Amino acid sequence: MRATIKDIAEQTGFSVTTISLILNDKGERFPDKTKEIVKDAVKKLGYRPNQIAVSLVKKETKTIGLIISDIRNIFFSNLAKGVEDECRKNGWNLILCNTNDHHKRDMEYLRVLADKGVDGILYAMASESDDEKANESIALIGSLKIPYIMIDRTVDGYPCSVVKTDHLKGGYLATKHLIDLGHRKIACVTGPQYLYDTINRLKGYKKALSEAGRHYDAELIIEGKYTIESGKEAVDILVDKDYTAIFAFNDMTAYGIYSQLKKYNLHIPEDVSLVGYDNIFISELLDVPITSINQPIYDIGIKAADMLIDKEKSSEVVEMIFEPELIIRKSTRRI
Amino acid sequence: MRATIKDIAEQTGFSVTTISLILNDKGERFPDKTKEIVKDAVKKLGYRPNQIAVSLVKKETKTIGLIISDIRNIFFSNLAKGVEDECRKNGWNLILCNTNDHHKRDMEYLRVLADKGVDGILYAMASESDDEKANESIALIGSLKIPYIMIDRTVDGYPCSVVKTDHLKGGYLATKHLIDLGHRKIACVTGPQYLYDTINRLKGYKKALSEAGRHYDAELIIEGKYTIESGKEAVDILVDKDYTAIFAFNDMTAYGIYSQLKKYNLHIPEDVSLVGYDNIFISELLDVPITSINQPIYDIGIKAADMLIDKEKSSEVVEMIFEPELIIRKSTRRI
DNA sequence: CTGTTAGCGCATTCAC
DNA sequence: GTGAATGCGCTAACAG
Repeated sequence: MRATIKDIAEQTGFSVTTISLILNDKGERFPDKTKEIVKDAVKKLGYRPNQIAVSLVKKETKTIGLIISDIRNIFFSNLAKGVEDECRKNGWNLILCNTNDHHKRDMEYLRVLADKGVDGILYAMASESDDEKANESIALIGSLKIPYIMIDRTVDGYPCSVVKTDHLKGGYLATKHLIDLGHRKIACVTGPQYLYDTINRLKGYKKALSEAGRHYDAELIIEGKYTIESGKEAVDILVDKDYTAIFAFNDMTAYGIYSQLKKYNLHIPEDVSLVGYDNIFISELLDVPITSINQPIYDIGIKAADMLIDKEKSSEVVEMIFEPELIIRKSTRRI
Repeated sequence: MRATIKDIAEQTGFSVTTISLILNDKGERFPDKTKEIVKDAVKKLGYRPNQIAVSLVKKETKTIGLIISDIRNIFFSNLAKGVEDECRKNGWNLILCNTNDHHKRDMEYLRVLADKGVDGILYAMASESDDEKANESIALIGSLKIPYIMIDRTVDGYPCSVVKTDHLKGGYLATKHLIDLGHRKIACVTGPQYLYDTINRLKGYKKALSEAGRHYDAELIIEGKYTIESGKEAVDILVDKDYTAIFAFNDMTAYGIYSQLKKYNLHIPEDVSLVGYDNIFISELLDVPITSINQPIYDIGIKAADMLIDKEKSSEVVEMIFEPELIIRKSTRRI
């Protein structure tokens, strides 16, 4: 059996209180001799405090819960790595929760994390959540009285901390890049149109166009699903349309486009320029490396965890915005 | 504040025991009326048991700790997803620990997980661990008295449960495939040669060659690092060697090879056939989709978690071997 | 049928 | 300087 503080007390002849005080660095008053005896016994028995008992009395677990849709998504695994690295640095731990984008699981995990007494929650809301569901989630997480930070998406009217990348700017940068290269007929393949990030990237897209004195062409805006498959389908839809460039709202979609264009014998960038979003490392590997918008996800994870761990910070409501960055590769060219 | 069982007791006028019994389905003896009153109060106050307190008395947390090197590695994120899915199915949770392959962090996380009272540990040992360090890790995890399962790598002389893929067979399948296509001069780019999986894939490589009546050529065995960069370097080393095919011991290495061969104006599969390992989804996306060895990682995660969660199973020492599978694509051809 | 008692392992207040 | 007493929130013998 694992040694308890009681074992140390018996072993040394001191009381449990003495042991506890000394081990928690509140034992200035004890003579060095006593401390030494206690510490020797601790080492000898390999004693380590039972953190469950500590948590029960201190009401803190030094644990963060991370709610995301799917850790296999490269965006989230980068985020999780950042969060976990920062946790480890501070002696905290991370509980990982995958919801597969189901609102019901969001709700369940929020409750479970509260039951487990986590000290902070990092919450990337399920993308299936419409306004009503989003409100329900936010109401629940707010009622938990646990510091939390939203990832990327929030709900109007609920002041809460959030870390996000500036999707509008990202959409703008991508589109502006194409415009600067002389493109005028720029198609885009979005994610699900109810998604916060899609909505804002689309705004950025339109803003860049209007700055260039052009109106967007609804025919060239294809709603995708952030999947390879939906990228392929978009190319099929665009086949008889007039365009010279495509802005894919994420890299997976771009890969689908990339692959399907080949089927139509269209070359990148000679026939079509292509910009992706997320800057997944694969984009660099393809035969025609894809220009993409980079989001500093790992850093976001670090920052978010830091805010949750630092008590001062986690009490204030802040909005952290990370700047997206255009990474130019070979898939875009001047026309 | 969160409602406690005491609040329910006061609210209903019953004792804490009664509430506890009823909520834990040990209250057959109570009249329906009592149960109803209790359950109504529970609902009204939104009471949920504090799992920290429950854990303290029951000595179980329904939590699994997963120790891996880096969640950004696709192999591990797939594994983690499997583990977490199975956890959720059973009302368990997952604590994620990234060690960046540092033995010291292995040791620290093992202790921390024990402090947190996890009921099971899934342990993919740091690859930097030499025999001595591996022994140290195993000795520690064994002393914890917590059910655990090793991922892929174990230590001779310590009987413990392990889930692994048959790396020897994987190496064999890849090499045999190339031999069957008529290749005779088959280079391979391994991972670090002290790694368990590299050692066994190499055995498989040699076995296939010897079955074909050929001896391996030491000049064609390049030690890589399982990275894109080391794949590129391998091509540089191989440039003046005589070979018609390359077996890369993982897909990342294969991507490096893929990219670097282009620099030498060598075409896949016309000039060089290429086989990878891991079957990362990217392999399917490249202009020449890469033939690769698939490992059912997600399923391994499911199975491992299942064994840990099921008390019966976690007491016995078993070795679960998952079969690798050759996925033939366009990067290999008959000569 | 229901309540009392004890205890899980630890931190903390207050006496001595 | 040190220890006894109390309690965190809950479960589980044991009484009655």
